[in-house]
Amino acid sequence: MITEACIQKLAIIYPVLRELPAPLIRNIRETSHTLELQAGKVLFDIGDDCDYMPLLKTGSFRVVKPFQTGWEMLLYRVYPGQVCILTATCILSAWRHLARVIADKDLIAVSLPKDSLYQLIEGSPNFRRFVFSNYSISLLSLLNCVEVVLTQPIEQRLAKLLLDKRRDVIGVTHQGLADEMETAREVVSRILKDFEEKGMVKLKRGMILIQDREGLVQTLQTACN
Amino acid sequence: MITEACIQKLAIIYPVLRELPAPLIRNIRETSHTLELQAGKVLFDIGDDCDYMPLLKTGSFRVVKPFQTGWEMLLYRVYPGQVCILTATCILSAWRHLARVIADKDLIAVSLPKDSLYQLIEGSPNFRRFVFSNYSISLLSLLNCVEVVLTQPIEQRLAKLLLDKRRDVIGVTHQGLADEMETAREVVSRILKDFEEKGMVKLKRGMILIQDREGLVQTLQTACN
DNA sequence: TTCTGTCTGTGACTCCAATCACATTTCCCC
DNA sequence: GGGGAAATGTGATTGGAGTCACAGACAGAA
Repeated sequence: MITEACIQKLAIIYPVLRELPAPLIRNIRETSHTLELQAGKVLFDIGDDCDYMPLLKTGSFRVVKPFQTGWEMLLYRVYPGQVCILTATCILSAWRHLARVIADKDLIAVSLPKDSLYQLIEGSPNFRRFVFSNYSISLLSLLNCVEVVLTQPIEQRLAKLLLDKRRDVIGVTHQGLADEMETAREVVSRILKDFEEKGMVKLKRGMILIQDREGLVQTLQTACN
Repeated sequence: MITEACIQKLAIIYPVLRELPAPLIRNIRETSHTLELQAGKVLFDIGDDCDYMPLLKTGSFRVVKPFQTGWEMLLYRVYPGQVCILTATCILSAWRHLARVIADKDLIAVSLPKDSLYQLIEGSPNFRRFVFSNYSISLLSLLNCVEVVLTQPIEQRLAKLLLDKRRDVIGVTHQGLADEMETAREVVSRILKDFEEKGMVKLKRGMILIQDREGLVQTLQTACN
């Protein structure tokens, strides 16, 4: 059970909710509850029953596929206004979860129980369209991730990672970056050093200063033959 | 426009069609047409408009993601009784196609125009469930493909490829296998030679004879530490 | 200040697979 | 049966990235 105000706020983030008939909205209100999770907490793991669908108010989560070798590949991230398509798929086809879903930052979400999701899908063409358009976005992102990991040399992936931070001062250790990219710290250190020699970044302990964003973009575009 | 008999046959392959209300079935009959394609023909390419959904009667097609580097990764295959989720997604969210769809073998399909697919999705809960369960299957296969390419050494991938042929006599050249695995012919030759020395296969020009299936399975299971 | 743990720099080495450069074999067609 | 294309065998080399080992450098606590 969540409050009317809560639903109102949620509908700002998920505009599709505004077009729902009153009974469906009531149903959401009565069956959902609020979910707060700290960064790093696991929402679903592989093989888990999917009994609810999180609708994000703040924060974000990432969906990863753990491999036998131990490391896990980032498939895509989900932000407020989006739904996690793997969770949706698992609920709607009554499978167990195929991936691991982890809170990226502390998050607040409304957790919609699976029966309510069924009813939304059954009852609202708009909601169905909303879910399907999420599929496109996530699948595209997923395919891109695969392409990047499979075809781009590490140097370019690192440049991209830095650019993606969209900040000129990045507080992160080499080890932190290495973890994000599932590689070794030494590899990151060496490439960063190289970037520094080319004047693209400046390195400080636990911190990277972007000096030449354009140069990094260049690095990205160098044909990986 | 397709015949009543054709729909009947299709409904054997896609049982979900049997549960559809009469008007929807009539709609399918009136708007669809038959599609015959030879092996290797492209149904959709990246960026193509998705204006129809193929429902397979015989044959199969594969869905691949071409990368900038030129090679293309197999995402999953679609067989009679299944739908291609990327095509479905693209139609339902009105995007252009995200991948390339290629006839694997000569195929016969019923091509359902996109408006009819909309109506099926809108009009039939069963059909919706059918599509969603296809999502699970294909996404699982897709994630497995990624895992295999990303984490398994080439030797194991080759062993798996041979086992997947499910035949004791495989008519294929080393180059052919190398193409399937996106690697170099020499690499395949060397590994095959190794397999032969271990008595698992016997090599002839243009042909591989499986001698010790169990041995190949062993190869697969060797921890890829 | 000194101590200690974290972070960073660097050379040497290993490994897998790709690539190069040929040699050799096999099969089919004439 | 001979010639030529296709298929296969093989050594040498290269290259990218992971691993190992260890040497500073720095920052905060005591």
